[in-house]
Amino acid sequence: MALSRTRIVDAAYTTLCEHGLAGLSMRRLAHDLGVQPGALYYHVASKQDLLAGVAERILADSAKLTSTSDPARAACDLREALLRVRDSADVISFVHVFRPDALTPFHTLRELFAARLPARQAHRAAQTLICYVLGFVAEEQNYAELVRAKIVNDRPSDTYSLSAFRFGVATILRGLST
Amino acid sequence: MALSRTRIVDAAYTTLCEHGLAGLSMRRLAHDLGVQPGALYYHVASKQDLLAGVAERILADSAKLTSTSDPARAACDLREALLRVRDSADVISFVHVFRPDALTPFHTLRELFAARLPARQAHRAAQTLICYVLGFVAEEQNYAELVRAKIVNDRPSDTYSLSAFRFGVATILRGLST
DNA sequence: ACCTGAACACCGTTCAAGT
DNA sequence: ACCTGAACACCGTTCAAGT
Repeated sequence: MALSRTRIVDAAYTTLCEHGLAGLSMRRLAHDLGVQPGALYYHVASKQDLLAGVAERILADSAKLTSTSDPARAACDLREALLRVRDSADVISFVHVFRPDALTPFHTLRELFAARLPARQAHRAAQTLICYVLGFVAEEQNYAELVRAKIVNDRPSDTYSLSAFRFGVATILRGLST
Repeated sequence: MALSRTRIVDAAYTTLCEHGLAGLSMRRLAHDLGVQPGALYYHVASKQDLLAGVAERILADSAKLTSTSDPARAACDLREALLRVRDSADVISFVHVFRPDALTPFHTLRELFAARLPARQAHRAAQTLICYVLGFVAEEQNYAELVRAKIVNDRPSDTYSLSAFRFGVATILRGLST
């Protein structure tokens, strides 16, 4: 089968799930696709460009789920979508500044707040919630990577859990509605 | 002058400030110190170990400033300390899960909330605020790197500013005090 | 104890040349 | 148009050997 941007992004997505960001190299990707490293650059401008494609793919899954009008639920859905892919928060956090409008959940969230707040505040409300979600999940995933690498042993701490996550989401939403 | 862990951490700190995380390699560090790459590994276990040392150093500066009892001010101080060093949020976010107790500001913030909340909630309150701060500054710094690399041009957007940051901090603190 | 020299197994990216 | 082959300029880490 011929190479294409879509096929490369698909392969990168799979490799990210299975081996994490540290295991995702252009050379490995080329090898898995049975092609020379240089061939990738005919379809993809750079590794960063490729990661932008992967980020869109990760969030595309969550976009289907997040057809709710409850911001708390949207935040939890987003977290779940991120947790399905290793190191995804790092990837998304980068792409979010690179292409702020390409990532649908952020757009969705902003519109959700726009129903109850003036435009400027809705933007900031969405930004606050997103920074929290990405900050939380980034740490959660960093921790998971350390456990996987057995650098740290899996104390069943309550620090990174759904309820810990919800506490923050509830706090922010409470702060917004006052 | 003889090599030592402290000298290596100092050099790494300087290089991080000047060239960012992408420009911080063990080989470059060795070159700057006038030594062979292998020599570093006599004083430092790995690059991750070195970054942990750098993270402590970054936050040591902020610890001096953060002798306040106002959480909002503490959050702003922390952000300012982070903004002084390129890519510091990424470095800290990693070390925070690696050695959660080694980073004094988080400890300080938790004690600050403990004065007004039960222990469990104080812990979660501090975690919420910290995730937001790290999430916000991580994006802010990612954006700054993209501007520096001229991948994106510096639209004077209000997205990453002190007032945008404060909006989130105020929201979270309001949510906590209800 | 502390460092060198040299190697091992990798990276991202470019680009002439082939088909 | 699409890909190969080969190179360029790098990585982190290890380890025998020297001083």
